[in-house]
Amino acid sequence: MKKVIVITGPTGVGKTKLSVMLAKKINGEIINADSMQVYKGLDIGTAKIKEEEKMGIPHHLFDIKDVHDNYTIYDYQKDARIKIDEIIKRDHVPILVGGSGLYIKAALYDYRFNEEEYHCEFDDLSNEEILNEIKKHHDTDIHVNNRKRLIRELNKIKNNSINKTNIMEPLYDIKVIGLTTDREKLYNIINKRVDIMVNEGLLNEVENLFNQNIYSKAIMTGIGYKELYKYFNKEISLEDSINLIKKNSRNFAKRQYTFFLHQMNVNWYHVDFSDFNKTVEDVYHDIKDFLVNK
RNA sequence: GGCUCUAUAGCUCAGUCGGUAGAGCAAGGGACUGAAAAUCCCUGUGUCGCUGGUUCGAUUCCCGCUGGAGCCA
Repeated sequence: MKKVIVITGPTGVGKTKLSVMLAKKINGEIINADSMQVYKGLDIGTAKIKEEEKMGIPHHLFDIKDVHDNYTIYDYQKDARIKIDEIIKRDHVPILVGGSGLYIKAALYDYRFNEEEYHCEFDDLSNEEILNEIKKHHDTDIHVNNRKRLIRELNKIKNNSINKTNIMEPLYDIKVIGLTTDREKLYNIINKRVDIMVNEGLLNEVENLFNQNIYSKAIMTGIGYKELYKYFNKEISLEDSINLIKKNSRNFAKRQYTFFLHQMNVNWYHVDFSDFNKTVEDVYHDIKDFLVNK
């Protein structure tokens, strides 16, 4: 079975750093597993790896889309699987790196999407009506207020698409490395990191996009972008905007944990910030065995 | 130094005509199959500053103390 290594964890723990150091040791190539880093031009705000930090390691699925494009989990599943196969053919080790848990799950597990086009044509129906419509076909635990899910579900019924499968098998032999640290420490890192981003020119990056009048999906959902847009739009002060970025990043990290803890089988490693090499060695030690075993 | 106000959740504050308390924000927990950095759901975490008094019972009333704010000197 094809072996794939995954490095994941909440935003800010050092996934990128670990990935490069590990790739060096095991002849690895890195595949992005971050829903925002696929976009060109979203660099500082997404904490994308810089060219000089790549240390010669091949990096895939970064900067593959324009900010205007709508890249989805469906696209990612296909792209990531292609990259994995290519890397294995080269006799290298594919390493998925990123914090988008569902992207990772969709790429590595037997997650099936419907090939048909996806329609959104229930704008005139209320949530209540959509829910009732769904219930005519089958029971659902989707909450009335979750309009996105409701529309999605009704679309599936109309498209006669397959229902969700409960049993999911991984398509590869996977080892999921999760980097973690104390909640309080993590929040401090996140807060500090936002300040660093601002110092590194986040405002310029976002103002540029704002001045081009770009209101794409990536911009309107990406943390760091949507909040600064409010500032450039004169809805809130710069200080409020930055604090909002920090808060949204913290909340996001928490949601990431919930997903990793309940939806994935993760081997957790506490990051040693005073001696990062030690963390790398710990992970490497376990990875070695994993790669050797048939 | 004198007078007045104030002390309640992590923060800003409300409240109890005496029966151990609640809002906003922050925070915590959870869900997740084509927007996932998204979209939703659930939850109040408290020596009511400290000490004594009155009372069956005090966070609430009273004395004192301490911290904070203001006014007058």
